[in-house]
Amino acid sequence: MQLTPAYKTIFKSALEKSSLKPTKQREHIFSLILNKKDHPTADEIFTRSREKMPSISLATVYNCLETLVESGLIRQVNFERESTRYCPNLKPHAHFHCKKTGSIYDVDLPASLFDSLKKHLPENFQPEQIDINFNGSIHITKNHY
Amino acid sequence: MQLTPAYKTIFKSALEKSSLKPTKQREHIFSLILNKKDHPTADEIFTRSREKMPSISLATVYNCLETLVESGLIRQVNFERESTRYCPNLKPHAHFHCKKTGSIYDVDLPASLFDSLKKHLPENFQPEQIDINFNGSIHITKNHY
DNA sequence: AAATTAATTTAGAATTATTCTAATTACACT
DNA sequence: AGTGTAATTAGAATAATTCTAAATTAATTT
Repeated sequence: MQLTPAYKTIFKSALEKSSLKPTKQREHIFSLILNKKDHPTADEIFTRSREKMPSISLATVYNCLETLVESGLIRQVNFERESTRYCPNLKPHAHFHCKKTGSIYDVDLPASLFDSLKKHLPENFQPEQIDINFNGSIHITKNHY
Repeated sequence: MQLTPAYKTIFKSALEKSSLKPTKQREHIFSLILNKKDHPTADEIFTRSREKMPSISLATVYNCLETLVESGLIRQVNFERESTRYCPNLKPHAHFHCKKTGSIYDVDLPASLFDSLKKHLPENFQPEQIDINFNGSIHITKNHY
């Protein structure tokens, strides 16, 4: 659970751009999210982070997640009223939420699709973020013998 | 704050399809949402509904909203961690959330756009609902003299 | 029409994710 | 080393929603 040198640089400069400090806790949480790309909740991140950093507090986890989101290193994902989840994938993509299993999948989308979405906004509407969430279920594909 | 006869029919048959009863409370709440298309929260609906129906309880408002959503008469809209909002617009559309004013706007979208979104899903992913949320701000359009 | 049953409403308690508060700690800079 | 600022921490507070159990309403059967 270590950041690669490349990510360490990204991490530091992203935080410093917002004049935030690259602390142990922030780095630890960032590396956890990067290394297990499964959209964890704050509470799951709290549990995982205590394995290597037993003294970390839940408030700190929330604080760190907030700063990581602010500085653009991770994204938030919200489904209905469930706990907020966090995602290190910064490419343009949507999320699919399976209501049977509760799991969340990234769905890559071409940037052009986001562009055509934006074209439907009135001129003076300036979007900063576009969230696209699919809700549904995942079927077993039929086998063809 | 009365349902037109046409809507009354829609209301009744939608509920009966899920074997739910078209009660006074459900009808009252449905008519409130239909008549003021401003994406109110449960609490706002609670306040408004008490004007004409002072004995209604907050739990009932939540219950009614749930049944109305279930039976497809209204839609839920969620923005980040804010209170759930409710929307009577059943046409294909997205939502724009202005982070300055907090207001929410419907953004009509062609059904074809939803279709092309679906094309990016793996075959066995079956979406039941697609939520598209823009977050941003609304600018004053420059005046041209 | 009275009795029975099932669904709905109601008030208030409980839950849960998140935010807030105030005290402590860590770190950069003189 | 001493000062100042930001970050972390534990625990309390908040707020939206859900749950629970009792009361009411409506529908159905006798």
